[in-house]
Amino acid sequence: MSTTIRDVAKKANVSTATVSLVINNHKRISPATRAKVLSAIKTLDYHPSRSARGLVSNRTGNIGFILREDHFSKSEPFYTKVFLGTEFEAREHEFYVLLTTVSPEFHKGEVLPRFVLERNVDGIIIAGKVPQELTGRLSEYKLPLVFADYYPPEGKYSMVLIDNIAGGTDATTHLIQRNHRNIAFVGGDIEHPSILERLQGYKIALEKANIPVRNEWIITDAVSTNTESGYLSAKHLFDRNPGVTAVFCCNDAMGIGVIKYLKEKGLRVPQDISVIGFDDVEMSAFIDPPLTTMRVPKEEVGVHAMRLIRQVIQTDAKPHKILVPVKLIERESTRQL
Amino acid sequence: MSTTIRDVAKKANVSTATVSLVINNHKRISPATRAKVLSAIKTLDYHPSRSARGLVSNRTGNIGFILREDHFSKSEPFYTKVFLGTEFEAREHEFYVLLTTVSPEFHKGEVLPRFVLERNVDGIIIAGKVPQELTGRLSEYKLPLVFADYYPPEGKYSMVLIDNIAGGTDATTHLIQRNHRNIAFVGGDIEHPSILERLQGYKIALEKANIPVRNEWIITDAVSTNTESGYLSAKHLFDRNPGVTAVFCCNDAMGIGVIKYLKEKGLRVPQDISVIGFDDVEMSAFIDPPLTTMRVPKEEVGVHAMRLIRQVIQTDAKPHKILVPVKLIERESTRQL
DNA sequence: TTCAACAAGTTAAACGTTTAACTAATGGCG
DNA sequence: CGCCATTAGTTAAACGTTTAACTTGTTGAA
Repeated sequence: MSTTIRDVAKKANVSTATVSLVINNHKRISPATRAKVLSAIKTLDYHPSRSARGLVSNRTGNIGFILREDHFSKSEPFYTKVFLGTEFEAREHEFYVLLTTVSPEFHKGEVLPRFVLERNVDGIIIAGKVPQELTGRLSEYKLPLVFADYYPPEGKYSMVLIDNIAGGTDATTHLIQRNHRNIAFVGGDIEHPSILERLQGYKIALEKANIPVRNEWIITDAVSTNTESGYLSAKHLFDRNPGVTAVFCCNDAMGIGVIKYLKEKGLRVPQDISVIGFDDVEMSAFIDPPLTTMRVPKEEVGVHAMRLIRQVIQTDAKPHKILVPVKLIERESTRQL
Repeated sequence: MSTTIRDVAKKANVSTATVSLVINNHKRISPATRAKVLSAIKTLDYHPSRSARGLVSNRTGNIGFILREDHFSKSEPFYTKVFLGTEFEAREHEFYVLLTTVSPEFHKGEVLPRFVLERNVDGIIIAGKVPQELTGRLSEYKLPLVFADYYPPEGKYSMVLIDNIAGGTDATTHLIQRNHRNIAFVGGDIEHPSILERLQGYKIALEKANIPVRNEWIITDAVSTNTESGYLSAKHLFDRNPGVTAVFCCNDAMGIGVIKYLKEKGLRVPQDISVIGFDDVEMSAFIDPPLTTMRVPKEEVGVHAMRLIRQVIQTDAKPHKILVPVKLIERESTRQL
């Protein structure tokens, strides 16, 4: 059928082992034979079969990418980009990414991603919060695991995280510097480490400015962090706290929901209320008013995750943690008081 | 290491061949042995190795997904969803999707996607317009090929297309029914079949309503179809055609650009100018004013593409063409004249 | 009674690599 | 000159499946 390693060996007058060694550029081959083999490879247009390599070497060249289906299904603007980042980095280093989603309530009986069972990946990137049952079961395999934008309570893994604390501090400080004192926090899914950290940053900034933290201004009871939750949380907040002049939202989606609510209530942003988000989702530049936010370099998270997993696979490095910084993008939803 | 087919065979007191036949549920096995084998598989928690299967059967369980990098890189809201659709359908049918992007100017020397060379896919879905050099080279392999939202000039392939002509007609008719007569068309990348067809639909609707088609109201010189092109095309259009009261944009991105230009010019949408888009991108509901548009069921395109390729692989069906209908979503960017 | 047809399973080769263990040749050194 | 190291390459087994060809036993028709 297609050309095999044997054809190349014959053409170059060497054994198949030699060809294999050249392909995997082992040192044991002299420059002369190497050249000879490479030329044979080129003229025959030979490419080794992935399946055959995988079978014998237990290296498939694939990385599994797992996220929750509700983090991908609605074209989630965040993890889509993280995925993209891994794709970019993967391409540069001859890896493929097998993507799979899992249900948010991954329970006992549920079957692991097929690429794990079929030994079809060399490592796994887990993006976003994921059921603990899953990470527990996965850790039983000796597959390298890297977490992106989340990490499980137990175990020591490599991970790449966003510097949410600094981001939360910077966002809040931005409002303080513009003379706001009555600053609320709107979040959801409060068990998520990222959200918690952003809230933590908020508190740090307030304390640093000697502004008391008021719990009634911290709304975190929404289960999700989408636009609708933002809308409802804003309702919740402003119904009983008319004095608030600025809101730090744990992400842009909630920020957009907050703005929607304020508009409906006849309140103007930023004239009456300043709103700042987090993430810098594509849409944020297009809403009215354009949303001031903290830019999270999403693709970079994916790139780093891919690099980490390569490190673990190729050099089995120690678990390692990377903090990706975020940056204030000032648009028109916040103003000087 | 992990359990193999031999372990199962031993446990069930049969040959490995029998186990294999059970796995691939061949008819040649009696219900009794089948049950025996299945139980052994279950208690041993056996899962066949993908690599080994692939090596001998030449079926990898992978589908390649190719698109241009500029159709994916900026989290393109369209093809991302098509990809998602294939992912959904793939999961249901035990396939994985290997995604790769190619450069827009795929030239002679350039190397084909690695999954093709390494025989790592059973078929390929090509989404969106793609360089002809690529499709030509790919067609030399005997891999099943399915096109989504695009098809090459030559060759007969399975494809799933959007009913752009009907969509273009419906969009234009929507404006006509609201008493608009001076309706412009704004498009870009005019060689793309989809764009051409939307333009064609526009003309059909006008003719049906006995409104003359005026070429100076058809702007198609933009190379791309993004927001910026929309902005520039609007400038181009309104600088010399003040009489236009409505614009049909070939997609939402350009529509958003058009609206941006109109706002800057002090023209109100829809009071002064009505704008209708095409695609129904996520963002369209959030801009000001919310964009009236034709909803393209993007995930469905991916789902159909995946189904088609499964058909070709599993039943080697004849090349087949699927037309996906679109639907008017009326928001606030168009009004009765 | 014989024999073809079929049903249910087995045997063994094949798929295309990698790699541990081996060999042969060469060089350096006392 | 003899011996050990080193270098460069080869041999052959192994990886875990699938599948064509074969075997064995049973059925049923002539």
